[in-house]
Amino acid sequence: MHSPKRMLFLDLVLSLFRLNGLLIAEGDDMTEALGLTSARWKVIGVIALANSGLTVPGIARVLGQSRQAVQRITDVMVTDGLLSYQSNPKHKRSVLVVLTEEGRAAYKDLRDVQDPWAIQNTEDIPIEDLDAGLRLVRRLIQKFDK
Amino acid sequence: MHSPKRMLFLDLVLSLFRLNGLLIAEGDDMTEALGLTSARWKVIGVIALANSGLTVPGIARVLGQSRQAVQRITDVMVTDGLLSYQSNPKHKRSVLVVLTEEGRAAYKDLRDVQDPWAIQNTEDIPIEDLDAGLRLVRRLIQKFDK
DNA sequence: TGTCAAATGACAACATGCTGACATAGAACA
DNA sequence: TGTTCTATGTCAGCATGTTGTCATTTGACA
Repeated sequence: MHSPKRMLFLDLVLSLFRLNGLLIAEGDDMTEALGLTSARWKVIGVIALANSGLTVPGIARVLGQSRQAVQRITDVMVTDGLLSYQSNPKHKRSVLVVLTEEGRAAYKDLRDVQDPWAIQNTEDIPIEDLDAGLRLVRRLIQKFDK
Repeated sequence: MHSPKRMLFLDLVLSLFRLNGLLIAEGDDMTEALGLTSARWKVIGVIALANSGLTVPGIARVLGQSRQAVQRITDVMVTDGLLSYQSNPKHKRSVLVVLTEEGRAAYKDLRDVQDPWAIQNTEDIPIEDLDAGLRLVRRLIQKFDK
């Protein structure tokens, strides 16, 4: 029973794996000169977009990763001066992660390379296609994120 | 300049990272009972779908990964009896990777859990949406795969 | 044919992710 | 209040991926 829908879906999944790898490589290349890596700009991006303070497990929940993985990255970024830990009035142990001055500068640099990259790579793609793709991806995320 | 297209694209990229993680987790859960992992069924799938023999760097090219990463996986899978190396008439050093009887059985088991999974998770998604999504993903892959 | 660039195997170092386990802080509730 | 479940920090082990390096084999080409 080679349902075309099933084949299509499996093909989509394999292609998503491939695209994921390519996007990470793109991101790493793009931010290499900034001293960032994909793992780091993911964290910087989440913090920069959050108005209020975020804890390490909070960042992990946004990214859909384990808190331990995020903790390791943030520890190194604090050592490197991009982030700092701020005492959390709501929790004695779980501190808030905030951008330092250097971290905010890194986010600005990130935007400066990321925005042209995004614009350039969507030049020939209709916005409706992007929108439909995002909706499909979100639908699948919701299906698997339990 | 907050071009909506740019925001849409960056949102799509972050969502793809998230979906990628969820799909790998799904795959690992699904194949846990079979003694497989995501890295392994990717390799098995590529070999099973290739009619002719594939070398390690050949598998890596299909998956878009480094040959070293694939080599490590295949070495372990040979030890575990899922794969075997076969002398390559076209190359003195670069052997062909083939499925053993056990490997073919694993592929069958894989299909037995993967197919219902694929069918179930696309029940409520129109085939046109899947097709459009796959075309978008392929378009992006082509853009970044240089 | 001879030479040289590309492909491959092998090994090492490292980054990034996961899970498990354990102790402690916070939150919910009888 | 006291108890119990959940969330969090921390440490450890492991899987999977990357890049770099070096020697060897292929293959292209002057």
